[in-house]
Amino acid sequence: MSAQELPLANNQRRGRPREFDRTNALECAMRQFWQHGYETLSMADLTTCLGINPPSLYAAFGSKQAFFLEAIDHYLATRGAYVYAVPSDQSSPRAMLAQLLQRAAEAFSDAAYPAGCFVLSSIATTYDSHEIEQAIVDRCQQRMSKINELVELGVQTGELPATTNADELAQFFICVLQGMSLQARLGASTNQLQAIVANALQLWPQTMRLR
Amino acid sequence: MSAQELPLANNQRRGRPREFDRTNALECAMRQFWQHGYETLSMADLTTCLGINPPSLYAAFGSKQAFFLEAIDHYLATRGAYVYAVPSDQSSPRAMLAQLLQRAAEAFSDAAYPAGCFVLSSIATTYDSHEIEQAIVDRCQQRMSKINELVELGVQTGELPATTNADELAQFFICVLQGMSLQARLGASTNQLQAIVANALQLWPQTMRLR
DNA sequence: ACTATTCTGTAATAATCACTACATAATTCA
DNA sequence: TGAATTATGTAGTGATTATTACAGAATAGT
Repeated sequence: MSAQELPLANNQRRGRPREFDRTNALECAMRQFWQHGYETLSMADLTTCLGINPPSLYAAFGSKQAFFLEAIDHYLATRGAYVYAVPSDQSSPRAMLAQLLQRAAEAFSDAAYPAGCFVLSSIATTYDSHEIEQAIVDRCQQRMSKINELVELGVQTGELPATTNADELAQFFICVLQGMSLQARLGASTNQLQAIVANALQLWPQTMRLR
Repeated sequence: MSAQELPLANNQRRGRPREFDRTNALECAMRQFWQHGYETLSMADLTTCLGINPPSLYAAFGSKQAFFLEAIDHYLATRGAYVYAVPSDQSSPRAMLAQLLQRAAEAFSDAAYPAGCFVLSSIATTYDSHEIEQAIVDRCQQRMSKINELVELGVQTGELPATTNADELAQFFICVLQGMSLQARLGASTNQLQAIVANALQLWPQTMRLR
């Protein structure tokens, strides 16, 4: 879809070769946007941070909007993929949801990265442009639909009673996940986030019967 | 503390009288900041929205930061006071928390105001200035401490078992409340938010015994 | 060597940012 | 009436915003 890069290898392309690593720049920009937010972070901040000049940045990424969205996609493909990865083994739906939430609790408070989830933090902020806001919301909802699938799967397998309102329960877990991301940004520790997860998971009891 | 206004009545003050209503302007600015966020909303937007010129605005409110903080305080004193008001009658701590959350569910999705909670949305965004960020976090934490009090009161009255970790449980409810504010901004209906509240409240069962 | 192509650095673009200098108008107090 | 005080409207301030024009440098293909 978004073919920013030609399919040719770098050493087979004509013209002067790029002097910086594109993926490196994307990783650095991701962290900067993640920490400071879209509106707060300026392109001047980025050029000084990356050590390259504006024309090089614009030639490689197009515009600030496109750069930000590519940084979001880079997050989803790397760090975000780890956070929300669900094992495809024979685990129960509840165990998969539990692992997802616990991974998030660890990742959101990982000092090696900015606190919280990049995508969830991004949808919490406001934007001048409406299209970029919609693009982020779309990516977020697609990502969160994984939780809907897990809850529905729990109902199908009988792990949750047939009377369960799957949409409502899924929305509850998504709500908690969003809150966790913000708690992390406010300084919550891994233990505190795990406690929130443990509390939330009580709404999906390990025993078959509810109430 | 912040004496922006002299204690004199308006018609007893010397000099040319102000031609706009200060409280009206504050109310309008609150809604604008609430909807668009601090960094996204410009002072030029505000002057055109209020129909007054920059010097009048700066003479009345000082700076953008001060204006925003005063808008936050205006929210806390008016709309926010309603949202988080807890009846001081003889209700049980659980009933008071339930009412707080249900009121929030209604208010966050009230079409008469921007969606979500102004303060909670504000702490979710990033700021250029560190001091304004801290000011908002302080106001938010002071506001949220009400939930801590209710949970601790529940433990004291025996409504919750003595083994309850009050801090953890309170942080869980705060997390849910924050998530609700964002869900509202993403378009969640009153019914959907009430369903989240109903789910969250299951962690504080109405019966005496847990589990 | 020559052309085409692509990147890099310098320096600038118009637009917008928060904010204000200044003269004038409208009020209170004497 | 006149002095003091405060608000208003016009028109600007310098700084910062995202973005780019342009000339030169470095590569590939011929």
